[in-house]
Amino acid sequence: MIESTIENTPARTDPCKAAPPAHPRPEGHDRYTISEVAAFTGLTAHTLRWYERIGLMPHVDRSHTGQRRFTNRDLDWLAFVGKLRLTGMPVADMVKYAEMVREGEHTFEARAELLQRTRRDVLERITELQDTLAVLDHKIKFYADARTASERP
Amino acid sequence: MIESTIENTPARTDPCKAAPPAHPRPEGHDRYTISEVAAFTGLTAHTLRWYERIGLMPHVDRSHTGQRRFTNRDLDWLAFVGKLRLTGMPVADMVKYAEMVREGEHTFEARAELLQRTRRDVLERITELQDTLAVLDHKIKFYADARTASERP
DNA sequence: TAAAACCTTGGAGTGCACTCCAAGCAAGCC
DNA sequence: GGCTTGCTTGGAGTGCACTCCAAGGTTTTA
Repeated sequence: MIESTIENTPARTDPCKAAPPAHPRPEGHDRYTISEVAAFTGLTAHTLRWYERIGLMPHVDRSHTGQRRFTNRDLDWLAFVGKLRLTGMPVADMVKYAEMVREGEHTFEARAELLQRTRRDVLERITELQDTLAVLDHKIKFYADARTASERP
Repeated sequence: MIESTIENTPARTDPCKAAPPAHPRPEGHDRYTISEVAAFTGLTAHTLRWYERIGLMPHVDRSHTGQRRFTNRDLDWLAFVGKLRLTGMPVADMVKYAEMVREGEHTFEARAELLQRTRRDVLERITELQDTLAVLDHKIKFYADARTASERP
């Protein structure tokens, strides 16, 4: 087990899919201000502070005057949280996951279960969306046909 | 154009995907009470009244004493609204669509545009979810590997 | 016919996920 | 040094999509 308490995130070796709005992480020296992180993640500074307040962040480092200094590890975590957010997972569940991460390796099984449940939800949602796509296509075709009919009466 | 102001909905010829929790529409004589509709659609009676108040329903019929009597056409419309809801479309946009439907055929083009925009959103969301699925699978595999390693030290 | 279950309304309340505010320090620039 | 911009906090406010309430009329069941 080479992993620390905070998990490794895939090291982002697969950027083949279009990058989200604002994620060009600079090769900075690992201490980002809150507004930099806001720019990288697309979240607002407000939301980042709120995430920390509710326990969704793993203890963010501070400068000697008390300002937040986020690390690349924090950005990885936020990227993962962003993925979970896309699944529609409630924030409360993400907090539960974050707590389990803080608690250490004995929560591996529970974490895996949570992710497997989430995985099922995602598959279900994809199916629903594909169904919806079929309905939309049907309706769109109806409107297209209506237009053709009125053009060539 | 054989369509009335309210569009036809596909007649549901493709129930191959698992039916949602409670949609077994009975061969009733086309006048359902609000609680029957609630049972068929999975929405609450509260929500159905609210939908009507905000203009998301095409004028629901009433009994001689003023109680709502929904038709099969209403159920079709609600099924379509349910699909739109799955896409994450805001209720305000659905109301806009409903208004266009009420306004008649001259809104065909605008309706088609709205649906095409929605279609693009759905495709995008499906892609996002598939991305997310990859991340989840990676994490789940990590936990599975961790378990195997501890079983066979 | 009487009780139980269901329906009506406008308006108020809920839960979620942010989003903003005020007052006061902190940091970068001329 | 002084100015502007940025960061800090707890707590209050916002927007969305419902969700519920009270008081009363209606329909069904026994």
